[in-house]
Amino acid sequence: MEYDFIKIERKWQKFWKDKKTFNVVINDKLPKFYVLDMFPYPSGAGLHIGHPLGYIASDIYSRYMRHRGFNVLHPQGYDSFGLPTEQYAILTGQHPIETTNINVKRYREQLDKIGFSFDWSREFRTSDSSYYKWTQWIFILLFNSYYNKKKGRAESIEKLISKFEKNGNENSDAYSDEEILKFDSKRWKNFSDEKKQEILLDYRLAFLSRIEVNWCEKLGTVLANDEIINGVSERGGFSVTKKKMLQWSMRIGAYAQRLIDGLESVNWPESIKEIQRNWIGKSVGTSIKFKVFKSDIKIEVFTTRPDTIFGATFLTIAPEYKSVNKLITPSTAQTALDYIKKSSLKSNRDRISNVKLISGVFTGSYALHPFSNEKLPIWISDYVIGDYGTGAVMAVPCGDQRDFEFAKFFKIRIIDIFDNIDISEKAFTQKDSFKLKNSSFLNGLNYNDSLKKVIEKLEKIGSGKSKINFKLRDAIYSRQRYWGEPIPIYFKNNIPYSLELSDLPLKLPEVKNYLPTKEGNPPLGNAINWAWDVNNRCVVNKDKIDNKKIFPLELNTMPGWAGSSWYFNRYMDSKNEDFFVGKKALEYWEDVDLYVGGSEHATGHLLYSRFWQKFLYDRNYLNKDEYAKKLINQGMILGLSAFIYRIKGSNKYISKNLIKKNDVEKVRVDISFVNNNNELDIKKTRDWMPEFKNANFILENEKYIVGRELEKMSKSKYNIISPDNICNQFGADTLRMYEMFLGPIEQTKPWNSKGVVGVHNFLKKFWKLYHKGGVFNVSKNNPSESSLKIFNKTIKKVKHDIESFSFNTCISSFMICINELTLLNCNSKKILSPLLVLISPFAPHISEELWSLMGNKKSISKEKFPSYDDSLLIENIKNYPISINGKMKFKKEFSYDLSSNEIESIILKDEKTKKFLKGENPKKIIVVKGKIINIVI
RNA sequence: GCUCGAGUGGUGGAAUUGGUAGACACGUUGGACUUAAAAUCCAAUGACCAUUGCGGUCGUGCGGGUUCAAGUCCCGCCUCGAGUACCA
Repeated sequence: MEYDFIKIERKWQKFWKDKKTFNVVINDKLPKFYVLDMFPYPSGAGLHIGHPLGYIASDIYSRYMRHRGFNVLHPQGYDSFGLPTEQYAILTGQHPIETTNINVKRYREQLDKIGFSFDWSREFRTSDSSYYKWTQWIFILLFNSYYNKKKGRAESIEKLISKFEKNGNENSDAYSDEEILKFDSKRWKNFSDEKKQEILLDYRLAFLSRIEVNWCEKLGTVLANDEIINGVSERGGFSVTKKKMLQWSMRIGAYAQRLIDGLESVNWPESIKEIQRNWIGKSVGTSIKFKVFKSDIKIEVFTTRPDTIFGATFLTIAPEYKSVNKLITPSTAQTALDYIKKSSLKSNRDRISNVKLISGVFTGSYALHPFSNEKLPIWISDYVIGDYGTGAVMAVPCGDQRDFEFAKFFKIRIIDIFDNIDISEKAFTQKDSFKLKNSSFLNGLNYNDSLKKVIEKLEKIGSGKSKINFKLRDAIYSRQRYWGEPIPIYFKNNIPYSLELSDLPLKLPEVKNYLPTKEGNPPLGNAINWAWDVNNRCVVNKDKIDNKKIFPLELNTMPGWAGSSWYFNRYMDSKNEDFFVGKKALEYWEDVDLYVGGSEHATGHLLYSRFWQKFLYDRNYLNKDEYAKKLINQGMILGLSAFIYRIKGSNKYISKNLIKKNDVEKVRVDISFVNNNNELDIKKTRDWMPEFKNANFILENEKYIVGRELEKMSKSKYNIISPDNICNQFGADTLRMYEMFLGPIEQTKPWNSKGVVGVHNFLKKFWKLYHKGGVFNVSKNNPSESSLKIFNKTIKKVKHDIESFSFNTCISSFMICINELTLLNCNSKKILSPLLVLISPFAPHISEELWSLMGNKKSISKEKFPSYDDSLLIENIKNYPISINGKMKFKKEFSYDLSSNEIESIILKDEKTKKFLKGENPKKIIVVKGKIINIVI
């Protein structure tokens, strides 16, 4: 009987669907287990072989945990808002909803084909208004919250208002930017409503401000720091410049410390934790205030090395520094302003590529050293970043390499403050092994002592204090795009006001054109019905805005990460219309036990979602302040791209080994035109694209040989391998097993379809084992002791390997087990039935089929995972042959004691050992895996 | 530059965490069955030497060290990958 996987897989996929096998409900009698995948973004290219890698792993774990008796929640949905869908809509004139529908349908078909055990009853898309209603609600909650530094948690903005009414903001515990208008309660009460709202914007966790943003002209939108890679946009690779714009942001900085601390409590890969820590970038230092000579301005700098303060010879401020204009003196104004203008036009990429270029300009002003009162020139340079620290630094050439180079370049004084250390060539940046000199009251002290002393002194004279700085910036939240959640805000006299829960969802309006408007407005500016009627609480035509109760609505939409920052909570109760997640569901499912997804989200989704979780926890809407106990990162699968070589300026393509000295450019071709020997099918290539139609292919040995390179799989690189082909040719079970067999789950690895056969053969062998007097004629005989041993060893190994996500070695164990059982001709039901349960997380279809053929009525998914018999696993030393390490040295040490009886019986059995011992009594026998490795006398 | 991770046969990768390195699979070679091919099954497969015998030597990027014992631990290098980018 043939292993007809197509028939089998269709049958069981239908069965699971009809019986709703994997739909779960709250069951207080069973322990819960929540397994989550990062939900996919349904792009037009469909799934390639790399996407399911993580899904297969999490599916194996889900099925395993079901066998272990857990109530497993394993949901799936779609992250469907975002740039690519919108770009596609602009190109084709289709509505993004249509393309999303088409893409989702295709994704679903592909996912179903692989036999995942998702609970589809909980499916949603982030672009469903029933879902983004709650994304908008969370935004409003953030808008109406501030961060209480003293309590270390977010609170309602109402509490802050009542504090202002009582005490003003003099001693406020609220998190905000440093330089803020100070007021007492009396003054607060006299402020106009609008002024009050303006002030509150400085405290709200979601706030509007005019700030410097990363502007991407080609995409027509601003981008967050994590959406920029190497100075260009992550999507499209377009250039990014700095621009001041009125933007919504999130005060994620308030949570910086807690985002670091929280990492201690979760079982996430150390690499992800490290990336997040670096991104948040905590640094402990001191802030020092410098008075400006003949001015009332003070410049505050942040430094981690206040101990070097007597080496400071100048200050440097960023070109964007807030009071830069007041520092520029008439004599330097022209060159300074030119410099500022020039640096504002630089793109991020230029800034990065010119790191080594020293540039700057003197302001004409001087700052006064807090201790010596010496005049220090104030310079402007773009090596200082405007939005880190205070945007100003005290420059200590002898202790910082950049300051050193800057001072040398502009011939600024360098003071040597390190005793017996040569600083003629470069700065001395170590924090140990030095004693200070030329440093007044710090002379002779080392790093730790001088640090303590200088901070003490600074505090005493009111010129400085300890401070902690973070690299993490506020997260910019506005996107000038159409295909995202509308921000539920309207404007009255340019002051933003939030809608209320009963107003939601604020649905995305119809627009004629998805491109930003001429005036630079986002596409929502094209909507006719996009104004807010305060009285009737509804969206109306914006022509009526002059009416005193009709106000414009926010035109920006939310960024891609908004919808994905809380979706894991929604799955617990996705159909709830009254709240974002019901109380009962939350109490039962609590949090995600296992989260599987790519590490590329380390500084994006995985950070933002932790922030929102903590925020919602603070506001008492959630019970946990970390949402995922364990995280596994699946690695990328690389594809082997194919290249042909065009001789520059011609229509000739030269075979790889003939290139030699020709000046060629590489052109990608679809890998389906290339065979295993790297020969190109020229006919297919000609038919593929017009540019190749009349091309001249220069052959070697009558063949065109392509070049090959490993790259990330993507549609634009024509190197995609679709899981569909593997499923059709070998079956889903083979695909599942092979992807797991490929190597450790976290590793980046190239796809190589040659090995598929091996796994497929294993499944065929597995199928055969059951039919060889197995399934249809199961013997009633007790299994032999050897087969029981093999079987129990396999259970133990499989259990261990699944729990440690070592799926590749787990499959090896299966293969050994099947090979050995085949050899032993084992056909005992006592072994074969539980073996199906054991293997079913990996190959669910074939297992179900054999299970039913063996006459079992229940679906295998409901069966218990077999337990192993410990007594069968213990290996008796005496039953094993003795071997002695030939390189054995007779020394005194011991590492394993045996009773004298045992030693005797071993020695008596073996001639060779006796020869080695020469009649002496061994003191120690080192035994490993039941075999003697070494004997010590 | 800084931070983290990794280097094991022709290939993907094992090694119970210090205990017989190379499991399992791919590939290759030989054999069986076939008129033939495919499929299937069997055997060999780290390198070198000895193969009329059981065998021997060297081997986990390089150089040292600790240990009865090192792929694994320590010190110093080299190479590759990931993250980050003037963070004061």
